[in-house]
Amino acid sequence: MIIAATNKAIEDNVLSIEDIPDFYIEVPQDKDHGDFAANIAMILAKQAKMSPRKIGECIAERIYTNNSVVEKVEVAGPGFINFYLVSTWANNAIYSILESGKNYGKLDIYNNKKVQVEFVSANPTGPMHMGNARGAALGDALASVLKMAGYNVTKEFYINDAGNQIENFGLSLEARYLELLGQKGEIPEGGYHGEDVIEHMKKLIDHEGERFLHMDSPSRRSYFIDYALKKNIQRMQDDLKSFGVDFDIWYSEQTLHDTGKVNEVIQILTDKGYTYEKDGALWFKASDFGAVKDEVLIRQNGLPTYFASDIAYHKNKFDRGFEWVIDIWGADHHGHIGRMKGALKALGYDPDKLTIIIMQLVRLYRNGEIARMSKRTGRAVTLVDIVEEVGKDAARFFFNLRGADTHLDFDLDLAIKQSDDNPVYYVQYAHARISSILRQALEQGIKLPDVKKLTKEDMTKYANLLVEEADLDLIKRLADYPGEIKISADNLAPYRITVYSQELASAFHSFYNKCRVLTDDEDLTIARLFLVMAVQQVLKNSLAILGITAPDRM
RNA sequence: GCGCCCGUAGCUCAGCUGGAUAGAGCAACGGACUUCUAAUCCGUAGGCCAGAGGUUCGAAUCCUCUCGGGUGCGCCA
Repeated sequence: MIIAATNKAIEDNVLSIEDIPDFYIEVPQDKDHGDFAANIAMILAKQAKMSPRKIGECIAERIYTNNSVVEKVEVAGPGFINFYLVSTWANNAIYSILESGKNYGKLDIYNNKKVQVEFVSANPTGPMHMGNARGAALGDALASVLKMAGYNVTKEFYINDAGNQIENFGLSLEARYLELLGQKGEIPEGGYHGEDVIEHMKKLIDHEGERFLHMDSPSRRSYFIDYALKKNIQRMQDDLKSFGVDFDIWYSEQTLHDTGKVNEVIQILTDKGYTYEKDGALWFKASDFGAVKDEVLIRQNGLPTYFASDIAYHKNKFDRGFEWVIDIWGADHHGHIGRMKGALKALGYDPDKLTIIIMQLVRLYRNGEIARMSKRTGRAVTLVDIVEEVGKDAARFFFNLRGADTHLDFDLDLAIKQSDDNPVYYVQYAHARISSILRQALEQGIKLPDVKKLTKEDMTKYANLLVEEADLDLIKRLADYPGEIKISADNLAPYRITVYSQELASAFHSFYNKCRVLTDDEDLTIARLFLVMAVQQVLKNSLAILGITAPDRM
C-alpha cells in the first residue's frame, strides 16, 4: 500500500528517487499516533533531498483508504505516516486468545531450529549460590521464550565433575573425615571450608564408620568424591526443581575424559598444526584465531586443562546436532569467550553459532555489607536460602526484572522485608482478581456462549460494546503479546516478558477500577467476561514463561 | 596496563534495529472502599540522559575522547 503510493508519487514527478529502500512499520508507543506508523518518509529524505514531512504528505495523499481496515491516514511529527484502523480490528485478539489458550503467543517462525541452552552448570562441590540462582531464572525463562518463538530447545546442565577442584574437594572431604575421627586433617589451599563438607562426612561415618582410616589415601578420596558428588548432584537437581527449573540433560565433564573425547580434540588441533610445546606444556595457538593470547591445553603435569575439556564439550554439542548453542556464563568467565570461539573456528565450526550470554554478577548485601558469594568461605547465601526466605515466585521475578548485563544488587534484608510489596504480587493479584470475577459470574449463573461456536457477527457485536478507553487499552496490550515474544527471543531478553506482565497487570487494574465486568447489561457482561478471560490467559502464559505460579486466590 | 559491563528522576532501573513531548516502580505529597479482592486505582512533584566533540533531516541510542563505579586478566574452573 505504501509502496504503491510511493511509486505513484514518483510517477507524478513529485518525488525523485531511484528505488524504494527498506522501511519500518511499527506500533507507536503513544496511541495518539495511530495503530501503525511508517517511517519511510524519513528514510527517503536524504535521497529525495526534501524534508521528511513533505515527503510524508506526498505519499500519504496517494494512499487508498477505501478498504475496510484502515480508517484514516495522516502525517505527523517529523514525517511519520500514521494509520488508524477501524476499532473492531484489535478485538479479534480476544477470541484468538481464548481459542489458542496456553498456545497464544506461540510463533511458527524459526522452523523448529535445534537450539541448546546451557546454564547454571554450577560446580558440584557445594551448594548453589546467588549467581547460580540468577542463571537458573534467566536460563529457564530464556529457554521458554525461545520455545514460544518456535525453536526446538534443549536445556542442559554441564556437570564439572573433573579437574582440579574435584581433587581439592576430595582432599577437603578427607581432611574433615580425619578431623571428625580425632585425627589431624588439613584443608588444602583452594579447598572447601563449607559446612556441607563436614555434613557429608558425618553422614558417611554414621553409616560406614571408621573403616576408611585404614585405606590408602587415593582410593579413600576417590570413594569420598564419588559419594559426595552423587549427593551434591542429587541435591542440585532437587534444589533447582524447588526453584521450578528442570533440565533435559545433565552432561558430565568426566565422561568427556573417559570416552577419550578430550584427547581426541587435542589430537585434531595438533594434527592441524595449531598447537606447540613450551615450558613442558602443550599450547593452543588461540591468538591465531582472534583470542588475546595462547592458552594451555595440557599442563606440565600432563593433565588437560578445563579449557581443553570445554573445547571437547562444545565440539560435542555441535556433533549432537544443535544448530545453535547458547551458553549463559557469569561475568567472571568473559575472558573465556575469545578462546572458546577461536577453538571452534580452528576446528572448522562456525563460531557465530555459539552465543554466549554474559551475566553480570549478583552482589549480595546483608546487614548493609557486601556478602561474599564464594562457596569456599562457607558463609554464602545459597539458592535454597533465597527460595526459603523470599519465595520462588518473588525470586524468579526479581532475577528476570532486568537484563543480564546489569549489575544486580540483592539486599537480602530488604528483599525479605519488601517481599510483601514485591511487584510479583501485583501481577499475581491481577490474575487472582480475574479468578474472583469468574467465580462470581458462575455464582450469578451467567451463561457464557462457547467461544468456538461464536459467529463473526457475534464477535463483532461483543467487540462493538468494548468502547471505553480502558477496554481498548487492555485489548491493545493483549494484541502486543506475540510481538513481545518475538522481541524477547530475538534479543535473548526474557526480562521483557516480566516487564510486559507488569504492564498488562497495570492495564487490567486500571480497567478494573474504571469498568465493571458484571453488570445488568447481559451482552456487555459477556463481552467483558471474554475480555478478562483473555487477560487472565495471557497473564498465565507470561508467568508460565517466567516459571511463576498464577494463583486463583490471594 | 589490556579486556568487558555500567553511568537516565532522591533510590532501583526501562527506553527494542537512531524517531514524535525521555518512561515505570519505590520513596514524598494529595485524593478514591455501602458496589466484581484497596496486595488496587487516580492525581501532584521530581531530568543539563556523567562530560566534551563528531555522524545525521533527527542522538539517551551510533563513533571518538575524558571522568566516575564495577569486574576480569592462573599450567583454577
